[in-house]
Amino acid sequence: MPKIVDHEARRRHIAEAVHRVIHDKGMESVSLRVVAAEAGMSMGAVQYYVTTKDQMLLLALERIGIWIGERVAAVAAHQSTPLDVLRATVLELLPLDDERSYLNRIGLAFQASSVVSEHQAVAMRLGLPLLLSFFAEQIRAAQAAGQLAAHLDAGKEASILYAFAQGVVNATLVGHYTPEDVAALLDYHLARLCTG
Amino acid sequence: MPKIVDHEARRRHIAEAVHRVIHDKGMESVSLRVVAAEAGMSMGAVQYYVTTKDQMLLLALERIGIWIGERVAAVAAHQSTPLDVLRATVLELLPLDDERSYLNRIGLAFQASSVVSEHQAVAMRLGLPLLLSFFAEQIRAAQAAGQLAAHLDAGKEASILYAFAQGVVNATLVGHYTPEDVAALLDYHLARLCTG
DNA sequence: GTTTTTACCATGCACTCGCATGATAAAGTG
DNA sequence: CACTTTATCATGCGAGTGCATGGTAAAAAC
Repeated sequence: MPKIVDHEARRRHIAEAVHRVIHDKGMESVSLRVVAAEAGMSMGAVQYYVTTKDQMLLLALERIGIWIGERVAAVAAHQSTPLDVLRATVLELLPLDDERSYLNRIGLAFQASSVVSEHQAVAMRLGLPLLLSFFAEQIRAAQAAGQLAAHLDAGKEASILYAFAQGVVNATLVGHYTPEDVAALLDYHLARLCTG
Repeated sequence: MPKIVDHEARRRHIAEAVHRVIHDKGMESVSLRVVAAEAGMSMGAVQYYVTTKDQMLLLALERIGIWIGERVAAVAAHQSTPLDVLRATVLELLPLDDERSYLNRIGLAFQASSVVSEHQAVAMRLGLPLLLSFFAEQIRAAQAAGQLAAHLDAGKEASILYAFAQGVVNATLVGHYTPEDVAALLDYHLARLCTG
């Protein structure tokens, strides 16, 4: 068994175990032992791939970033117009069903955690611009296609759109908004961007 | 010394110690012992006012809600027009200086924590509508005064505005936006609501 | 076939955790 | 005065924490 192990797969496996623990019991319940048990491996095996708890959390955070990027890209690929891409990708970031709630619970936990951990803050600062510039680009494309008002500041609109998505997460997870409420809010906002 | 103790003051004192611990070392560093040390009292004394850790966190969360409410009310009182009130109160919620960053760090930690703790989720669900309805009311007043476009849906605009404020917090605390960036974003968004 | 490397495991250590308990001193009450 | 109540404290307990270490079996290298 040794030597012929896919390290990348192992790391992903550990990261996903961290995700499940965070989702089920919160960030404070994450420990090397608990994660090892969740991953179905011994604590020593986990330590072989990740020497410290900080590294483990960082791994899980990076993996979440990758995952979100993949999901957004996948959804974007199935749309035809820039505005459709924009709407679909923002919806993909919102906690509208179990899977997206799962992602958002973990993301929210890391948002709080990254404020206190410099390593995680760095990862956040690296990932954020990718999504923001993607949004801005789609907005510009939609403007070029005449789907969005030409006078909009694409960069600012992207920031506002992303902030809206993030800001609605907790209220929804906590039960204040229904998924329908959130989707209606997004459409209300997008509609305003069209009329100019 | 016993008997003539102001319970409310003690509770506030403990809650503020919790706030400082969350701000400095994060939610995961909160423990009865650490909070007691931060509050300058023995662990037993803390336990007298708050029997369990959950209760302690809940106390700190409720206190934050009260604090935010007070700050918003105080700022609102010094404005003349509804639109000024709206702008000033949203700015009050953003991490634009040390004191407001302090508040937002703690708030963000509780947003993540409340997803996993039902007690905290209840507190969140109780506090949220207060702010949202306040915003909606100010928007309607601004519309009546001709400061905001009449066709706006006050409820939805309030939700979007608050979501924007919440959503921008992490990115700012992590250093992606400067305070000036955030203020500019808000003004950009508010300006759009005026022109109709 | 010996040696080295890789992947993994069990265990130990010093420490912290939440929580419960029993003692104690000060203040009000009869 | 005795006596109850209030506020506080020190301490103990079992469990869990991050991390380090030494050992081990299997595969690869020579």
